[in-house]
Amino acid sequence: MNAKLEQRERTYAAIISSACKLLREKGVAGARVADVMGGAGLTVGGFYAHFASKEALLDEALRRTGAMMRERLFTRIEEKPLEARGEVVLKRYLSALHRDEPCGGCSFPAVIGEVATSAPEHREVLAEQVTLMATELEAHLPKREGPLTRRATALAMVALMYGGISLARAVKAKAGTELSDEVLRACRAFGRAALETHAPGADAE
Amino acid sequence: MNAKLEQRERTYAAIISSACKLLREKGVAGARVADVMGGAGLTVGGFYAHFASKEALLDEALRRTGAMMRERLFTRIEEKPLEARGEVVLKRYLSALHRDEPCGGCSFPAVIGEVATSAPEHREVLAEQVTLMATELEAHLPKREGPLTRRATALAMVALMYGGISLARAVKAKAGTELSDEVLRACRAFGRAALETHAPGADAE
DNA sequence: TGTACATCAGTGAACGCGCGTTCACTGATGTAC
DNA sequence: TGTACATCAGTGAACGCGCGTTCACTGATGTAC
Repeated sequence: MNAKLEQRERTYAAIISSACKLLREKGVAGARVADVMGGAGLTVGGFYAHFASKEALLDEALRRTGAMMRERLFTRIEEKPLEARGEVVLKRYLSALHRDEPCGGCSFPAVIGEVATSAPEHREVLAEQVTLMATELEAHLPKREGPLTRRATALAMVALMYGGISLARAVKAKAGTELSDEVLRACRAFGRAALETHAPGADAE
Repeated sequence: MNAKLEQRERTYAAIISSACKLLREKGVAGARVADVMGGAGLTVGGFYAHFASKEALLDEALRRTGAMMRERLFTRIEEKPLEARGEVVLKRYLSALHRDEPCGGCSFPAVIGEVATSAPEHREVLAEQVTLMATELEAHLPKREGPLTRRATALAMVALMYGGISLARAVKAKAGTELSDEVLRACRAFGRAALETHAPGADAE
């Protein structure tokens, strides 16, 4: 049974890999089962020998892409001084490269909106991945006074990063990327500014 | 022809209004033509007497909801001192109320992800609405030194606000809203912190 | 004013297409003896 | 080692359902004379 089992594992890996790509590029609805299988060099029918449903596949893809993104964001970050790490993460995430190549990047931009509006079945896994990213990020931020704790900073950075990339992608026209580039630059500068303050004041209004 | 024309206008308004609600609650794919018509007390067939296509309807809905949101964010904002207005906008947008009642709020959270992944046909209108919001917000921010211009601040705030609300909605579980509340608080504090800095330094990495 | 006809907003059924899922089948790999 | 049978990953067609769009029809409103 060895060759057969190995083949099965290779096929499973190919399906997941194709799903990760498509999920990040086209979102939950856009990652069609037939296309996923096509991307793995297979036909639709075989899918259900590997996964119980599209939902199960995409949950797994969310976990994998989450782990890959953490890897990408935090690789060798210990080499930077603690105070600089937040900025480094911002720059790694809010890059033109990441904007232009969604299929190798973060799945949040493609997925969060759908989970909030039309794909609540992925809510738990998504919340788990968001928490994992925030928790790892938190460990790379210096301690601070005031309402902006390390945890709060990490959560807000996730919101800003994913929001910035989605926005940059959504407004990127065929005509040019001016507005889109501006959004990326603005989010990096804004995030950096927040990271550099100390003990902000109380709420207004 | 008067009564007939008036009726027609009332119906048109009802369809648009229903579409605005559904678009913000369920996104582009989730705002189904039959549901929109149902929400207006009508049946599907009549739709095409008022709009050329679903796409045309949603473009119009994007414009209307954009205008409504600007109204909501900037109403009576001149009464606040210029330095406080950014914070006021953050608080108005990043509220639990706004999170919990999407149908009366901003359409960006429901739409931006889809436009980036699977509904590029709404890209122009969305970019236009984002620009309108950023431009109006810009006028309510104090001038600053460094890379964080008023324009940049406004664009990043849009990203943070829409990102924060989507994230808060996506992670809001039936079990409880702790994580979701935390996200909202974090984004407000983070935004406030950025608004309070002056002349941030240069890029890292 | 009244009557016959025209207009057209809205109805509800049907069409066409896409997509998730199922299923009978195939053929290569593995097992029993 | 060879032969007959079992397993099961993958195929490709079909099913069922949802959704955007079309269309023949209805009935209320408006116009002509």
